[in-house]
Amino acid sequence: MRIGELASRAGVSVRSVRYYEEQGLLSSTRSPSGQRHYTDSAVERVAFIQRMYAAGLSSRTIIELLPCVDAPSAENSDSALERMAQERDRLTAHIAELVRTRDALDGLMATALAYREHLGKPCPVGR
Amino acid sequence: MRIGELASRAGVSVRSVRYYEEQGLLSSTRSPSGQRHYTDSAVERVAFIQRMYAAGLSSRTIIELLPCVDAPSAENSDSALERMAQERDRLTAHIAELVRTRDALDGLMATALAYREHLGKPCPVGR
DNA sequence: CTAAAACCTCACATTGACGTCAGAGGCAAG
DNA sequence: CTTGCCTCTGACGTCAATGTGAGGTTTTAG
Repeated sequence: MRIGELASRAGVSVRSVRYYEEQGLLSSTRSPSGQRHYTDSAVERVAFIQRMYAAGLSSRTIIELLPCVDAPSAENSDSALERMAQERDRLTAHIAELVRTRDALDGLMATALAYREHLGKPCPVGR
Repeated sequence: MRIGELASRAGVSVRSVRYYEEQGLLSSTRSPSGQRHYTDSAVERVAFIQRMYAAGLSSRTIIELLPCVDAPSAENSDSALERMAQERDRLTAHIAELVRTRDALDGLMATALAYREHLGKPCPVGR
């Protein structure tokens, strides 16, 4: 398929697909006239990239993981595994922080609600 | 206290503190010569701002919450409550997504580990 | 064959939360 | 008084992912 179809299937912009290639996250074959062509697996690949972006990984970091995704071998899985473990830990910490923040937000909401009900004390800064 | 002390106590840069003021997130009294002075509560305030930033809220959004944090009243808590509920939901969704991504990362790691152990099949793109 | 739609490269613009630098003034200690 | 650190304003730089537009080629549909 060509770039437009890939983009719409994966739900991203054409610009993004070109950017991923520019960053070395995605490869394509070129027609004689220079147009990019992709196989179906590229859709999954783009989805994977999106997921990693959503997790807060940068292009740089995703690149480090790709050798293992593409062609796992004893050599590349060593460093990639380390990297993945590292990112996994970061994610876990991040998730915990977000949960704490959500709790803080809940606390603020509770205070505001209480205030609305019986015009109580000032709402302390969230903790 | 002056800006440098606030910044180091709150663990942010001086630049950030000025930026928060510029965005209307933080206020200061000024000495005759124009230097900013803060009370101890500013430290908590900065911590709160940081927490909200970490939760992915923008300055714009944090501003909408502040009236309720500063001086809760029936009028402002209405809109702020709505906003908080909205952000709370967004946070919940985001957390769920991150958990799914972490699971995907775990899957990749398991595959890579299995590969290392008995040189198995190719590692499929993460799902 | 022709017009529309999709594609190409190149390159500048955008957004947000800052970093950083310049040039000037403020303030406590020796 | 002066040395040195802190602060001020203002403005430009950064980074990452993507938007956007120019100017030109290719593919597709009628």
